[in-house]
Amino acid sequence: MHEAGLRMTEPRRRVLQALEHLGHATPEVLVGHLAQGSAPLPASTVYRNLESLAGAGLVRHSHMHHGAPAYHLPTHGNHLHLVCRGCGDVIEAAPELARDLARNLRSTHGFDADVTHMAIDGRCCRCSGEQRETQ
Amino acid sequence: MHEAGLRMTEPRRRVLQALEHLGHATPEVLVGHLAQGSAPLPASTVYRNLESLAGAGLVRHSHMHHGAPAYHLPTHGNHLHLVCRGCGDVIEAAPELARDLARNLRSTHGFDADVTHMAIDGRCCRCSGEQRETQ
DNA sequence: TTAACTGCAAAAGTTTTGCAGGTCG
DNA sequence: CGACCTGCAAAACTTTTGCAGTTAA
Repeated sequence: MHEAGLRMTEPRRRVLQALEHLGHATPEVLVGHLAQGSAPLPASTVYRNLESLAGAGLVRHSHMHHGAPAYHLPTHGNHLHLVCRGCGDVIEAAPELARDLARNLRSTHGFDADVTHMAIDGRCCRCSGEQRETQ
Repeated sequence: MHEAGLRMTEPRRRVLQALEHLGHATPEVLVGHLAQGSAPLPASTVYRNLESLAGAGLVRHSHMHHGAPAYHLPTHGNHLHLVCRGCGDVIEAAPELARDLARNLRSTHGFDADVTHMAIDGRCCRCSGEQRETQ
């Protein structure tokens, strides 16, 4: 931890704890989560800690929904995120399913893709049979 | 156009025109773009038009960068967006490169993916040789 | 001891909403 | 004429920044 020049403080611990508990969460969700309890954290502390922890590689983020990125612990495991635009559910899928895509992108564009960083939009099995909406 | 119960108005025309000209743009960019000129559009009008036009299927959006979605015309053509986190460049790639991914997701999760809706994060050929940053 | 960190408050930026008036069809 | 739209202003949010005081190492 302090190999990166970071101190272990109580607010920091609580941010990491919240991420461990939630799996992944947007800054907004974390702020809401940590504003409660006997020692509420101000939003600025949450944002600053996400930034410093991300800089040290102690948290990562991926883009799951429309707005802000979702943060998670590195231990949370790599997977693809499938976001259903019918029900909003997030399904976690094995990254191997995107192996061909990554290989294609590398060979055709020389692009080194991080496929676990983004969410794949679509319709889950429960919603794909239903009516068609414009997201 | 008015099959969807929409009227053709001057602000609406200018939003579509701007999208045609820009290819794809975030609301923020559009607001900035349309706030200029002899008949500046207020932000609220731009946002409301993006919403109504998207509802009618006359504009679409995809998630290219961290924040807001990028809007574009349906005629703008389907492609994958490769976003380099080194230089920020957006590369357009053929959607067929993701065919295997889509098939995998359907067979393993019953998930009907829209692979042109999201951006694929990674490093372009020019940046992948260089130093490693935390995005 | 001191550089890093926190809490608070204020600022900045984006998106939404209310409302009175204008206009397309 | 009537429903849809617009412009303006204000509100609601999310995120950033400044600063003085606190604390981990």
